[in-house]
Amino acid sequence: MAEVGAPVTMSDVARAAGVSTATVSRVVNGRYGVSADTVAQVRSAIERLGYESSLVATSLRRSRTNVLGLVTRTFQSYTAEVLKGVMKALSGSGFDLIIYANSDLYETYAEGWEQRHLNRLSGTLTDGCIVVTPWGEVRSSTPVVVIDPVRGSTAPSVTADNRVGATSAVEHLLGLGHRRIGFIAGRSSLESAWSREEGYREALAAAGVPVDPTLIGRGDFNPESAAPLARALLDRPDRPTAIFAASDGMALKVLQVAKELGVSVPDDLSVVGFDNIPESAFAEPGLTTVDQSMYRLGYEAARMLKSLVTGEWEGQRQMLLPTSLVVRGSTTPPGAAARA
Amino acid sequence: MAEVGAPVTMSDVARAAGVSTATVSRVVNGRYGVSADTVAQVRSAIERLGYESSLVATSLRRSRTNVLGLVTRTFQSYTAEVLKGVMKALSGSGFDLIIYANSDLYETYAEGWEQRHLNRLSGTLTDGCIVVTPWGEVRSSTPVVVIDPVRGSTAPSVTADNRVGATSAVEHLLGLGHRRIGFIAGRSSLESAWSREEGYREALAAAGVPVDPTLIGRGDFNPESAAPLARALLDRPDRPTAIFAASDGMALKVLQVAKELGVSVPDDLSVVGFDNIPESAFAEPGLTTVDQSMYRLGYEAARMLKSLVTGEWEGQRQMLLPTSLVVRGSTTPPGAAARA
DNA sequence: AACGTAATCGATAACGTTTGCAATGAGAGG
DNA sequence: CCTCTCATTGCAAACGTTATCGATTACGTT
Repeated sequence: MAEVGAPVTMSDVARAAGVSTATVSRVVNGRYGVSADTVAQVRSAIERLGYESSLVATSLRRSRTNVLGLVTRTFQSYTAEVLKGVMKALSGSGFDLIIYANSDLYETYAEGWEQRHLNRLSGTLTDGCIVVTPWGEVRSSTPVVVIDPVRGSTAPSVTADNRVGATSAVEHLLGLGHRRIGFIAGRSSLESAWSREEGYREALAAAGVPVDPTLIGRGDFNPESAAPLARALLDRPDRPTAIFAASDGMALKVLQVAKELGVSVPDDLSVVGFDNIPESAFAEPGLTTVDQSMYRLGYEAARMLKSLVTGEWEGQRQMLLPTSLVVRGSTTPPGAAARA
Repeated sequence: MAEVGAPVTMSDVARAAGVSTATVSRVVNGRYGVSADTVAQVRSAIERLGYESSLVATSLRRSRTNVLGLVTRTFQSYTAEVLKGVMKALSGSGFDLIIYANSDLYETYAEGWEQRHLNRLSGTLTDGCIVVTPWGEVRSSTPVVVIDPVRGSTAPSVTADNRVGATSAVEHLLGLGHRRIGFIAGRSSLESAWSREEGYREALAAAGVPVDPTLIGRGDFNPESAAPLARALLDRPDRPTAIFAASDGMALKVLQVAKELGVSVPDDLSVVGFDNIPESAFAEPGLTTVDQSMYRLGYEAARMLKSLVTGEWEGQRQMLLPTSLVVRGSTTPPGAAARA
């Protein structure tokens, strides 16, 4: 693993093979119009010197690079799942992947990060980009597919069916007998947050249970934002018998706050989350939650982007993926403690 | 999220501001020698047009880019942990991160992938690279830090203390009373595989237990490689009472094979792994394993690379990080079933 | 008024690659 | 022997940026 002097360039190869860089380029890219002799010469020089074309220079010159980009703000566990799906979709397609992460934005909540990341890449480095959980609108000179877009976005996107997922969660609670069900909402700029709230309201409406606005807390998907909201809900004399949080991160925070306040879960309070992150299975008690397959989201986003780039996409440009309810120990019929 | 015509370049800004690209460049990079008026002009044009400098062009021209690279073959759950550590170390340092993944290599076991990835990036795109679990030697014109290097490598690297970790695992089994302890080794080209095997042998030697070569199976860290080896060990009339696998992936495969063969874990067989991947806690029974903090590995690798790039590194160039034993349900004294 | 000096800015040559175009040469057909 | 064609190759201009160097201007000094 020696650190050697300077990278070997195309002109090094050209000099060694006694031809021009133009010819080397033709050989590297398998273009027609080079004699077999010359090809052999160049090939051998490339082999001997260990030459590999520079992604940077190629990108600058060419319009197509066969590299797709992905921009993300953080590397949560769900990001890895998305990446697995993306790589699966790209595997064998000839497209490579570049992930760009800005160190200044990490752990900092800054508006407009997607656009800045995107600009850095989409000069010419990538043929298109996937944006994971953006906070705002984004423009780009190349195709972009958004995972979990902002509300009202018309950009190509892949999202879980958050409305139906939330409905199933609330129906689960209603089925257990709960009637006073609190809700902790997510960052309101995101489509997913809205849809989950809609699902909550619709499920209640369908069951004939009136929506009590004072039972709704406005978080932003950041777990910390849920703490004061949970405290407020649990401090009330007429506190809810169940709380549905719009993300697992926030739901886990609710569990923690409940423990601090001496409220027992699930006996005194049922809790449901959304996402099914790995931590939820570890929680004590296990968190009942709505599973959205991030792997699938990544897979479909990459598939869409790939054909958007090659211009052969024909399906829906806004994709909705199914969810499923995962029931664990954090939910039980209300008043379990009283009856015990 | 509109897809607009062409990316806005520096000359667009120059034209809009009525200056040359040289001046725009000076303003962008905060160089001395531009009048306050001009700076304001240019700034406003940049703002108006939404200009952001192209990473590609900058990289091609400049020697330093303030971007570090990371190359990986797969996105396992441990990769995400490494990434978290890397981002933490880079946060606020002014260095951005680019991760490069080749779709052709994904899920395919090809020699030399690290070198190919590295060449693509290190033309000029990055100031240095982290390589995760390489399969061979690597050369580069910029600094490289290796996580889990090949045996005998002298390159800067960060590794868990695999020898001591393996020793603690085997000592745990010995302490429970096991004497016939099988071992499933990892890919022999990797330093980590060797060290874990050394730890296994040393722990046995220290306890005065002779090493039985027929109890050692040669895997390659790929879970599938462990299946026939586990079957061979468990089919013997004098089968071991415990198996120590050099990775959790292989250990989980041992659990699966045992179940297929009707061998009960931990009653008929104790199993220990290495890595502590999230899945191990979910397994039934929970897998006893040696925890190596991939977060910490990523963090330290990034810290080292950063100062290698700026030329201010002074510590050891080969770093060894501590491990810790995590005891779960997959280990118990031998003969538990007989006594029950 | 003439000159020197410093501040500001623009033209231009790179960085490594691809590509249109022209040049060269060989072989074929007359 | 001359032309025409075609295959093979090199030249040079891009791509968007930065660094060097020289040109222009403004200002203070004598």
